[in-house]
Amino acid sequence: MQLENEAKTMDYNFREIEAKWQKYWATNQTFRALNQSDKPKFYVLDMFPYPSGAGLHVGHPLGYIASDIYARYKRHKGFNVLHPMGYDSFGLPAEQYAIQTGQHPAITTEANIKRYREQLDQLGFSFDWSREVRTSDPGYYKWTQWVFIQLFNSWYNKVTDKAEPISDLISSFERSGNKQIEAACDEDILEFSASDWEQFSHKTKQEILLKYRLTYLADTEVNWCPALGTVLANDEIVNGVSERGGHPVIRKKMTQWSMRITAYAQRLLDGLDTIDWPQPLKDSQTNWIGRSEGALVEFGIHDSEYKIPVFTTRPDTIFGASFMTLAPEHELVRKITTTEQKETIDAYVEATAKRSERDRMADVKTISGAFTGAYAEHPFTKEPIPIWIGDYVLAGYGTGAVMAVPCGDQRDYDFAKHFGIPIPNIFDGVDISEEAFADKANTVIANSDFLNGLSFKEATSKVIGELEKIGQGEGKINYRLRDAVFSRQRYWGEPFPVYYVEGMPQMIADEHLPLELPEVEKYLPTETGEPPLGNATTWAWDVEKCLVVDNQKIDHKTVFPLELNTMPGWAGSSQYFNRYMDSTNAEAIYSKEAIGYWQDVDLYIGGSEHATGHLLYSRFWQKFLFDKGIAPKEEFAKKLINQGMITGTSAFVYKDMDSNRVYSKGLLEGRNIIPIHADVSLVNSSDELDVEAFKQWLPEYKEAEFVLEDGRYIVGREIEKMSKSKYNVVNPDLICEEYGADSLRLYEMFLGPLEQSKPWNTAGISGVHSFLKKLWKLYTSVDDSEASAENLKTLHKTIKKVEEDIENFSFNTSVSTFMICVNELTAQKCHSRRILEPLAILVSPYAPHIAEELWEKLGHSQSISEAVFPKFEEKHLVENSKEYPISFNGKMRFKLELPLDLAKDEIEAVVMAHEKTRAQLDGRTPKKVIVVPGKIVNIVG
RNA sequence: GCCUUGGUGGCGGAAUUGGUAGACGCGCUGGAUUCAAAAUCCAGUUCUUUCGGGAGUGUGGGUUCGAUUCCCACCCAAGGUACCA
Repeated sequence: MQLENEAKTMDYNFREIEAKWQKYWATNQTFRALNQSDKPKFYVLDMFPYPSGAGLHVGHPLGYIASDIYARYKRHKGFNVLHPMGYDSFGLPAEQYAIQTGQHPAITTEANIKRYREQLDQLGFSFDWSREVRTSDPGYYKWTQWVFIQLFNSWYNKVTDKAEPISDLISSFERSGNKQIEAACDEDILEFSASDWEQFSHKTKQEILLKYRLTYLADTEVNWCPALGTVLANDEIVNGVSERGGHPVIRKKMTQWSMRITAYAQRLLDGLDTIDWPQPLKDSQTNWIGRSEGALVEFGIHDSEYKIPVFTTRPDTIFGASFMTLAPEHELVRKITTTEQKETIDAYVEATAKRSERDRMADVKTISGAFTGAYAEHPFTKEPIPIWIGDYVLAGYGTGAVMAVPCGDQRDYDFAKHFGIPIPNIFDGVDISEEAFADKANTVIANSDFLNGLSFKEATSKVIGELEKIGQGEGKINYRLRDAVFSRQRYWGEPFPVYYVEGMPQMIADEHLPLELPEVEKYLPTETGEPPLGNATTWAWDVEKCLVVDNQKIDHKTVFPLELNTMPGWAGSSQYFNRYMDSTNAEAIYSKEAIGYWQDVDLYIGGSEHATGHLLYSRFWQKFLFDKGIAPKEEFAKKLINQGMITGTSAFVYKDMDSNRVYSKGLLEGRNIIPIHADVSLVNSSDELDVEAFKQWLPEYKEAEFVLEDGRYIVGREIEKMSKSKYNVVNPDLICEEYGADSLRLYEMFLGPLEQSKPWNTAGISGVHSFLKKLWKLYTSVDDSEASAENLKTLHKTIKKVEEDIENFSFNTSVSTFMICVNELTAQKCHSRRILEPLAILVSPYAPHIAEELWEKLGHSQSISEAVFPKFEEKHLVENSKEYPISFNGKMRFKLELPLDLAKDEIEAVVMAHEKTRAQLDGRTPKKVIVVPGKIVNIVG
């Protein structure tokens, strides 16, 4: 290998070239972006990675390559481009590694980051590394804590529809109590006057304010994972078990920090119309927020002062309500159940509490419930309505109670049928003997007193009016979205800047941030079940010294305990895109000038799996920061692209169950075999297994007999998600070593459309690699000769296509275009600098190393990165003749070269006179001849 | 179930507003070069055929002079979601 390279110095030596330019870019800080420029700004952002111990596989860089192409293209187009990168470096794997080995997560994280950086550098990305952020860096999480404090000190005013300072709310309370306040807040707030407020104790005031703050402490029913000793968010649970680790999860009440994201539900919905994000992603956010319009109806209970509020989307069907169902967890269940029914109800409640979410989910067919013995009173007919409980009603949605209208809702219908509850029909001319009638559009109400004859819409507004009159209801919009639990019982996360006085949370003043993570002996929860920070011995706040001090000094006078929870994974990623604008600023989250200049992200590329997590929380924080005047834009990213997943091609060997033989793929018939994953690196591109290497890799097969076909062992292939456990992971390092980063970049783009998921198959990489070699060869002798018309045509059609492709994120077709271009120029024996210079610039976003080298060879001393993108000129593509496809009944039968200035009837005359036309027609007379000049001729008949 | 995306050669995929289906690449076949190999280059490669053609973009209909593209119904695959009142 070494000898060959030396012998052929003129060859494309990618190893040397790529190392050279990576060094050049680093030394010259080629991609450093300044926060001011005469050029227009453009911000290209990638989702920053969690630096895992496994390093990058070929699936990771897909989005990074695409964004890098776009960033480099925009530099050629004269933009001041911000293209930063960093690490989402808090997270569970490092913590679990710490639990196992005792090694501090910071050390593991540092080592992983180092490896990631090497791999990223190797791929030639044009990141501005001077702006790197790490969420676990105190200099960074200082500002995560700071945003948290801002949220704590804010409430949501529904009148102005924005977040406002909590101090304004306090002034209102002092002036006139809370009667006129319309806030996004807890539901259980009692009314109080100004004088009430004045008389409340300090602690009571604090308790009331917590119900208004945008981040607040509350007892929440949470998903507790005993194995991890932590609470999980809904989106961290997959199939009822923890996403990481697969441990069981149970429901439990805990005091937790929550984020009042529900205050922003409507704005998060409305904002979707203003951003250019993929429709499926918008749809999933819309569904997640889950807006539904309806009414809140209050039902009285017979012989009781309790009332049951119910949310319904069909208030028009209120006269069809024949029973009511409460969630088994509903707080009124205990209070209203009659003595006769107590045993039944208790048994049912206990049974559902035992059932995991997973059971309840898997078992949708079984209808279950129990009668409480109590009756509600219909608001209009005053008739008694039996109150049932059933696990099809969820405690967490609406009010945890439904007004059951069996004729109009299939679940209510099934429940009524099962328990023999009457099903009154309130629809005109509809048969409900088989199933419920839920078609709103065709609803005509009957048997409903003042609603008779009305449509869904008319009846709804009428009944809401009547409910308001009698004070038993109102129109209401309900959201499925819940407030986000923000506490985690973990070590490796941001500490809350919070200490407790009389059990009430107090914020540490901004100037003492960051509150740094304390050292702990063990990273597990404490023996008393407290979070890992409970193991810290120096974790108390001295309000006089403004310092973290020894726990033994806690006296609840000047030294107080600190919060033991840490923030969740999404805390650090919810504002990182803004921090890049001014990432080293120690005085502010970012300067007004920096964010005033960069404004927002112009292009964000990342995976669709973050649709309802990171991307929703980030939009929420951004809207909050916008309300506070800290961010100038209400949406942080104008355009977003989801890159598809790269799947791996797994390889299988087939073990015979009945013997110690392993059969090649073609020999399986009639045998009882089990497929075993083989590491894909042991298989060549012809699916042939290196048997000796396999035996070494899996020693248990050392003695096995491998039965070959035609002297080879052929593996089976299957497309699966790329994953370490399936041994189908392809490491980019090996490909860089063998073919170079430029080849890898081109190949990842060449695989197919960016947004679709596609299989990885290393076999095809030789194609793009030989393209680069051909490109290289084209520059071996460059001269100053005039470019021929043919040369210019090739170049300009390439410019046009590549420019269109990049603008449309269709990177795969650009690679084909380059191949065609180089093939044509090679055939044309083109040596002209006038062609080859612009071509180098065109290629440079895709294959930057070779482009820099060729640029230098062409005699330039500056980097190609800011060379002006070639201008497309239509004149080089003008043709004066066209090879017309001549089709018969829509099928192309032959082609005919004709001048483009020929008129319609002239074309027809020439075509009809042609001998092939006569042969095709075979004596028939055509019914019709369609001529589209410049396009096609179609003869019908 | 619902929402979303997709279905085109042996494979990845291309086809701008309806106008030459299969660009480009892989693989395969044959050839050149070579002592041989690698590398490189040339030719061919949707299926079928009586070599004139004929059929063909998941299936079945429809609109049109003309449909991979538009409309209707259905099938399959991937991803998301989950009893949301």
